[in-house]
Amino acid sequence: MAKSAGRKAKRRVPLSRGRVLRAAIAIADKGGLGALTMAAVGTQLGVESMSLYRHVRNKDDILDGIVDIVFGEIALPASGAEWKTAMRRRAISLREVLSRHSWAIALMESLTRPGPANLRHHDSVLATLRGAGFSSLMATRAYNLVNSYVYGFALQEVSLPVATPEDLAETGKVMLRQLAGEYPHLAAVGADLMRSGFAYADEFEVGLDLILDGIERIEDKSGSRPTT
Amino acid sequence: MAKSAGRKAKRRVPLSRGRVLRAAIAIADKGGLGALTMAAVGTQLGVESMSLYRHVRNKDDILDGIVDIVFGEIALPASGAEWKTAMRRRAISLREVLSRHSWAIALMESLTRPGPANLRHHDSVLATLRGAGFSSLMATRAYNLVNSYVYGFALQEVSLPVATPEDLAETGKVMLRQLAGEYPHLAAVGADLMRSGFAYADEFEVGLDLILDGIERIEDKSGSRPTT
DNA sequence: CACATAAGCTTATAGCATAAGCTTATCTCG
DNA sequence: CGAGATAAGCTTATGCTATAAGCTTATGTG
Repeated sequence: MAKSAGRKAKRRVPLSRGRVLRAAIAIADKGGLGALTMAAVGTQLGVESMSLYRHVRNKDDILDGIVDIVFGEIALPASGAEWKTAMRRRAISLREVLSRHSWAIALMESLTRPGPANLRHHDSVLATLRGAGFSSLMATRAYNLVNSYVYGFALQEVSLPVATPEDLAETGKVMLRQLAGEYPHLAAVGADLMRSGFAYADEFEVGLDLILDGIERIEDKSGSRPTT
Repeated sequence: MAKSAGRKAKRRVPLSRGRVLRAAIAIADKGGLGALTMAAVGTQLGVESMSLYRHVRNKDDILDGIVDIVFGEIALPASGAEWKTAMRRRAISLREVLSRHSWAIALMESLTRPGPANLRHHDSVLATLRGAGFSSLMATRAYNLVNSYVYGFALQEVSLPVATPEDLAETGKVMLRQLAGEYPHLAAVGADLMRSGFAYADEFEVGLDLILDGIERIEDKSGSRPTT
């Protein structure tokens, strides 16, 4: 009965920072940030909460870590592509990622120290824009404008209970009767939207294209090259 | 020594929901959401934390309450004004309010049940847009687009440590040396921005006007009336 | 001035992050 | 093979957090 390698079931897979972070993401995806406790992460990994501290500094370290993993999931703009297409794809990917991990939006706020995936992402986007002839100022503007829109859209999407027509119908029916008196315009618009099967989620690309067109217009005017 | 009215100092001002909420806002403004505990609110009011429960249901009730107060601080669009001016002013006001109470951004997310100030605000904005000839769909799009931008901008503003040129300079100097190797485009853009005294905060209106112009263009094309 | 009731307080509990120190598993070298 | 070293995980304890339950004090009214 040697204590060597062949002991099967007893052999436990060691923890690691990566395993801890992945478990944390799974928990947050399922139950939101509120469910993300050290104890829960421990349980998920079959381990006591205190054991986690061998692999992460503290809970903030976990939060920083999972935000950076989320950043890593955002598709980087393909290096050869035309800027507008590239930015469009990236924005759509960012939005998908944020809706897959909706807790991440709340964490952005506290993200004063960007992680490596975040920095790499910035670098790649700025490279695309500069490569397309944007000045540093214009590239920054374009990047920030699109980001603001995507973050804000995602933020509203999780907070509104009206993302899909079904939600809207559900919420609406109950509310509209009560609201019609005090908030007539809100009630009227709500009723119109319900009638036409409005889907909040589908509006994302409408706004995105409006913004991208606006950027294009300014960029053309400021002229990377005179005429042609 | 009657116990009637004239006793001065001993006479304590009774608590109230309003006093509790105002104290909570003061605490959050000063120390962020993390500082907002029942004990802290109690201390602020010279009272034990448990006494607060006579006036608010629980902490969530406080959070809902302070978010709605914040909504109440946003300037409603003036009823007579042209839609673009009105929306512009409202967006600027919203942004001011969010930067005054930056903790509110994080609370939006959980705001499934809008309070009265929130609803009144929606109603007023939609009234302005419908009054300007926007369809329900277009009004909703315009409103959401602007809101997404403002929320997203505010979210980034609190998270970035580079709101003012001074911040940028401070953060930048330390970072750029380290970053230049791994993230050359980011470093280069950062350096350019520093040189030109870039102020993130000043970019808000640039993006806002781009969005408002875009909305105007779509609205003109879809045509509230044929020619003229 | 006695009682009703509103306002605030005390005590107790359960969940949270985490410091300090202990135990057990695993590896390395003789 | 086996003893010491080290990595990995566990136990215990502390000080916050929200909040339930019940008690005490202040205020006002007949």
